[in-house]
This record gives sequence, structure tokens and C-alpha cells, in this order.
Amino acid sequence: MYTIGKLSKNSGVTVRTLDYYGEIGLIEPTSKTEGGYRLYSEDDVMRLERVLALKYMGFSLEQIKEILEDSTSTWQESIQQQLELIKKEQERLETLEKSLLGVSYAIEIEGEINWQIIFSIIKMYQQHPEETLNPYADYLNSQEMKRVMDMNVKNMSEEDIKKWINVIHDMKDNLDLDPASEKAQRLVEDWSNQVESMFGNDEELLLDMWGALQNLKEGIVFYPMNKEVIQFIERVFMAKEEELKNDT
Amino acid sequence: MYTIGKLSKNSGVTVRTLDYYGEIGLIEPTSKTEGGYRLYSEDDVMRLERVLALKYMGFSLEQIKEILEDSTSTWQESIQQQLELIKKEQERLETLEKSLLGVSYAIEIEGEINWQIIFSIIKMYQQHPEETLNPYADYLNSQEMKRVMDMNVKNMSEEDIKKWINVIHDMKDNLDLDPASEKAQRLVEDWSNQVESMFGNDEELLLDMWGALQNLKEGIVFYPMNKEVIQFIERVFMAKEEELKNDT
DNA sequence: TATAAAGCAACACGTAACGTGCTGCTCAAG
DNA sequence: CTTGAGCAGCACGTTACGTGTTGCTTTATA
Repeated sequence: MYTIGKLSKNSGVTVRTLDYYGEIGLIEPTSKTEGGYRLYSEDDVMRLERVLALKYMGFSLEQIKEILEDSTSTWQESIQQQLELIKKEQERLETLEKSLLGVSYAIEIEGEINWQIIFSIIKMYQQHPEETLNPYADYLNSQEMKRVMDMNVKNMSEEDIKKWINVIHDMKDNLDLDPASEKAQRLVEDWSNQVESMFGNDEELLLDMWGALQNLKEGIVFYPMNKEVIQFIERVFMAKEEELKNDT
Repeated sequence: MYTIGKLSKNSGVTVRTLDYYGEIGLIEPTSKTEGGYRLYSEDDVMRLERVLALKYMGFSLEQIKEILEDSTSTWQESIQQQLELIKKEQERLETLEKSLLGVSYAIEIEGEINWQIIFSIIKMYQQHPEETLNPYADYLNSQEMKRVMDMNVKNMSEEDIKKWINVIHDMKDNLDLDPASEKAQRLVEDWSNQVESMFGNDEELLLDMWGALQNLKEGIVFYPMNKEVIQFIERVFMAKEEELKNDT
């Protein structure tokens, strides 16, 4: 026979918790002293161990009561329910993580809090992601859509993201450079390399994306680039072309 | 200017929620009618949108208040904290899922609730898994330990698990068969095939595992097999050897 | 313009699983 | 017999609201 204090130390749960389990009728002491002290038997200890095991498995105290009373009946059912709950929670955490990473990188790139972008990122994960891509449907086919969707922050290495951030940041800081200058050319070349390392040599995809970029000019999917950056890149490309013409 | 009902419909949150946000000083209406009705301005709507965004990102209302007041200061820090929390929660769910799957299969194999096994499974995931493997340290080297550890229910296909359950179940139902009988031989052959498909042709690992099995006779890692099953397999092997001897 | 219907404020209590703190009691050791 | 530790029983706090009530205000309809 254990007093509540001994049982508490023995099992690692607090006295208050045992109080509470008594209150809700989950574990009640088999006997009491004359003075009213609760005395727990070995059976009670066993029941406590089972309760703690079920608690570890994620069941509520209410469910635990049911499970322990219905004995063998609903075990498998309860476990399957629990597993489904876990799955859903895992999915929730997954999108939550992506959202947070997206917002984190957005702040790093912008250097400040841009609520429009934060809303876009959240919407992107809240609703079905396809809806977010709808505006791009005119420019990308379904295969390309899939490739672009798969390219989110969670699937990029930290290294890649940092490089990407740097490249865009550099350009945003130098939007008023002479498009024909060496530095401007180098910045756009860095950008080209980065894009190529992300999307490979799929010329068609790159062309279609560029089409979408030029026509939409805003949008979350190609987020770190905005209108100014795109126009800068265009200017540099045109300057380069001009140069080539003059050379020949 | 919106009344609380319009704002509620507009934003998708309940009136009670807006009540509550007022109570804790998170979102308070800019003005009121003569009769005392709360009137929310566009600024209030904006603030609500931001609150909802931060809520979606997993922050508590208390944290949201701080974040919205400290403006740009602690954003990155808060996000990193949040990400760490998520990571921990994901790990918790991962082990929880493994525990539940383990218990589920245990019940399926045993056909009843065996609390000792449930406790073992939970302990296996609660403490560091290496500790659970300690008893096997005398028989398996570190490489082998790793291979055995990687072989848990989560890494097995459902098909494999079902087969494994059937094989063991069949044996448990036929422990008193004549070890020399055709059926006994077939059962052990099924078992052999199953073991081979799980651990491949690594003869050394198989031998070491068999050594551990014979000497420990109980233990969670090789769980579905118990003393009786192992002794049955031994008897059948011996009977087979005897047979081969007689043949020559 | 009178009245009915809908909307609203303010409040209270409930949720899950305890933590924290209190008063007045009981038990075990010296 | 006393002292101190342990205990029972109670109350209130926690988070983010849901649910329900009463008495008031506004809007819609006749």
C-alpha cells in the first residue's frame, strides 16, 4: 500500500495529477486510513501504469477511461483513429513549417516586413496550391506547373536559398546601374546561373516562365523577383544584344 | 466602418472571437455608436488580417500582441523559435506514430492486449533506443545494431508486416506439431524466407541474431518471436539435421 | 410611424489537464 | 508531547474561444 506521496515519487507523476485522476474517476485508491489518507494498492499502481502508457500514446483521459473499461473491444479502432489524427497533425505542421520558412526568407530578402507577401505565402499553403498557380495557367503547361510547384523552399537546400537571396538582393541594390556596365552584366549572369541550377537546361520551361514573368509581373510563385528586377534583367539583356550587334 | 457582425462574416471569425480579442486588448474597435455598438475601421480590419496570419503561423495571441507591437524587432527570432517548436513536435509525433503502429501490430499478432509488450514498445521509443539495444550488445556489433534498429515497423511495408504476422501466427498456433512433420518443416521454411527477405543474405548478421535470440529468449527488438517460437524452430532444425544424417 | 425581427453588449459558465497556493488536518519521528 | 513533514480538499489560473442568457439597439417591414 502506497500513500499518495510515495506513489507520486514512484511513478513520476505529481500529487496534483493523482488528485485529478481521482476527481474524474480514472484512478481511485482502494482504501483509506482512519484519518482519510488515500492508500493505493498494487492494482492501482498497475492501472496507473496503463493510464500513463495510453497517455503517452496520445489518448485523452476520457478516451483512456473508455478503453480501460471496454477492455478488448475498441483497441484497434481507437489506435487507427489516433493514427489518422497524427497524420493530419503532421500534414498541418508540414505546411506550417513551409509557411514559416517562406516568411522567414521573405523578410530576409526584403529587409522588412511585407504583409502582402506574407498573406500570399499563407494563402498559397492554406488553399489548394493549384489555385495559387491558376494565374500562370496561360503560360505554363501542366508538367511545367508541377515542376514549379515542387520547387518550394522546403525542397531547396539552405545553400541554394542563401545564394538565391544574395543574387536577388544584389540586383535590388543595383537597379539603377548602367545596363551595359560590367557589373550589371555580371549580376544578371549570376542570376542566370542560379536559375539554370534550379531548373536545369529545360529551355522550354525557362522561356515559358519568362513569358509569365513579363506578363504577370507580380506573383508569389516567382516571388523574390518583382517588376523592377525583371525590368532590370530585360534592360541588361537588351544592352548585351546591342553590344553583340555592334561587335559584328 | 463595420459592425461586429459584418466584420465577422467578412473575415470568417466568429463574433465571440472578436469579443475575446477585444477583451485581451488585441483588437479594439476605433469607435462606437451612441447605443454602444462597436464599429471597426479599415485599420482594424487590417490588424485583424495580420493577427489571423500570425495565428495561422502558430503563434499564441500573447506572442502576436508582442510581435505586432515590437514591429520589426523580433520577427526572425520568433520565427526561428516557432520552427524549433515545430521540429520538436514533429519528432514527438514521429515516435508516437511508431509506438502506435507497434502496439497495433502487437495486438494483431497476440490476438489480445499484452501490457508487458505495450510497455516495452513505449519504453523503446521513450528512452534513447540504444539503451533498449544494450542487452544485445554482447551478440551484435555496432553495424549490426544499426541494421536491426533501422528495421522497425515504420520502415517495413505493410505487405511485409502482414506476411511476418502470418508466419509467426501460424507457428504459434502449431507449436505442438511433430518437428519432423512436413507441415512443421514448411512453417519454418516460410519463416526462413521471411527472415531472409528482411535481412538479406548477411550470414554473419543472421548467426549473431540467432545467438542473441537463443540466449536472451525475450526482448522487444525481435518481438513477435518468443521463447516458445524459438524453441520450436530449434526443434525443427534439429529434426531436419537428423533426417539428413539418416539419409546418408 | 409603430412594431417585429434581427443584431448587439455584457456577462457567466464550460472546455483539458493539470499548476499553484491555501487552510486545517494527520501521521511519523524524536 | 511536540515538531515537522505529509496530506485532503478547496479555489483560482491557464488557452482560445463555444454556448447560452438577459436586456438593450438598430434595421426592416407594414
